Amino acid sequence: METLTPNPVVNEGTTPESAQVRALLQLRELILSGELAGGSRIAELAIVERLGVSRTPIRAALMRLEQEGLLQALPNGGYVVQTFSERDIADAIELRGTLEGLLARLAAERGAPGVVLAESRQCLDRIDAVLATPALDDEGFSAYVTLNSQFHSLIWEMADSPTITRQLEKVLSLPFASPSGFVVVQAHSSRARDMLVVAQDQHRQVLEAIEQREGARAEAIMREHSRLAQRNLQDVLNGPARVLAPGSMPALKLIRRR
Amino acid sequence: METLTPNPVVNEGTTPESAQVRALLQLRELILSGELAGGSRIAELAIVERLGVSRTPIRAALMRLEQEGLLQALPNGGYVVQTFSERDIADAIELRGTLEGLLARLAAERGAPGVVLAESRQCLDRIDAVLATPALDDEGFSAYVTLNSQFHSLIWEMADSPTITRQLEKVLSLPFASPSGFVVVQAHSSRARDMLVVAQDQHRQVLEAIEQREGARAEAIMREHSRLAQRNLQDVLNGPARVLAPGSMPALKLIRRR
DNA sequence: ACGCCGTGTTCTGTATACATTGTGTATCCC
DNA sequence: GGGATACACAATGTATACAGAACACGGCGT
Repeated sequence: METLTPNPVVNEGTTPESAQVRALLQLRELILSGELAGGSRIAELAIVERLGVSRTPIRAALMRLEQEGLLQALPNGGYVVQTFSERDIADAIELRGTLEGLLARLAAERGAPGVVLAESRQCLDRIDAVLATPALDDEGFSAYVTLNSQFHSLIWEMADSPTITRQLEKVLSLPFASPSGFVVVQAHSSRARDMLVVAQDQHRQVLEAIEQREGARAEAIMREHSRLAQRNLQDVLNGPARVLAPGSMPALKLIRRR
Repeated sequence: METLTPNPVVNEGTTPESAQVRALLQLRELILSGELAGGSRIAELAIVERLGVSRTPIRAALMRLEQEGLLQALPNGGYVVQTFSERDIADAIELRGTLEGLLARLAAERGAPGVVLAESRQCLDRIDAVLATPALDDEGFSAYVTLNSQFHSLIWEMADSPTITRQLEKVLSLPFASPSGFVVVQAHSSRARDMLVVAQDQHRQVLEAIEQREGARAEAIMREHSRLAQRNLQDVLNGPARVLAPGSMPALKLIRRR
């Protein structure tokens, strides 16, 4: 509006990203940060003004966010920011556990390639190393989260089922369902490290089950593993309004309290 | 191009649909019918010429088809028509069974409202009525497919979990995974009716399990129920090139044989 | 003859103008 | 005074023009 010239696009700011990815990332950030409140209606033009890109990439970003489940499409055009009940989140975690359980079972039944098994053991060894310290600092927790994600990805890889992995990734686009979603929130809780120790034991057991080709066991452990996230969720929601690191659990604002 | 006038849009042909829906439907039909061969690259302009609508709705349709899994996005723009291995389809069915099992378990654990239970029983009674005939005609099979879909939807409703149902619907967008996907193919097989009888028995059992609040049983039955589809798939693929009704199993052409 | 570089074409990404539809409000009639 | 209708505005759906990038083809050089 202020420029009729074809918009130089001098790599605005620090984002080298090539366009509609920017819109997607910024929009998601806007929603997760609560700046676009849950339940509020989203108009394309408003976002155009806000992000400074034209409607086309924004339409694409909105479509993707609807697919991710953060937005809900209105029947006659437009979107509203989705809100989530406590049960919705519990279901999302249950769903994640079920799918990962399925993948673990398939990995066990089909047999995982030795290379990936070795890599998984190595990954678990690294987690052990991180947990060796009696008191974990932020850096330790951060390292755990990274390695945890790695291990889960390795499980998916072992099942060798692109179809199911794809669906799982769609589930994980919901900000709550992630394998280490609520870990960071609990970082400064006294029981935090112990919970990670329990999780790591389940990691060991599920890997052993897969190696032993015990499909049912692998599935059961993986499901139970997801219940740790459920417990963390409960702690976060039922506990007193605790001090949260500013960006640690952003989507918390999308939870609609009864 | 041939018209500089604003395109009269005199309700072209017999499609009252309001636009990009047309593009989506036609494109999906083009892919499923094999007219756009699996593995071939899709260019927007080609589709523009073919469907006679502009690039904007076509881009939207392509995005949706990619989300559905029928198309795969190329790194530098463009799409290719996805092809599916026999294992991909088996995984999709397994995934469907797992998710429906999860929903059945949740329905049992949480308790389904009496109204829906009654409606489900009524639905099963109707299926019984359809199966009462010793020899089923096409109309009978068609009625079964409809009622079968209804019953499955009722199970989903009982679980009362929008999050999980939503994901399941995404899985079902793959043409193979549908609850009665391969039923019609087997319509003229001699064992066809018997298989429906078995399926119907599983319907009864899963409903009973839900009513009795037996979550694990409901889940197990629903999973096993999905294996009927697996068997039908095997029959279709391994059997001799059998006579298929022209439009019965269109997506068969997307299966890549080894 | 083979490889590399330059140019041309064709694609996607982006912006924007136009059409259409739905909604909200104001006015008029009952 | 209340309700219904009509008009106006705004937002989405659609079409298209423009720019940038990637790929392919051909020519030139080694």
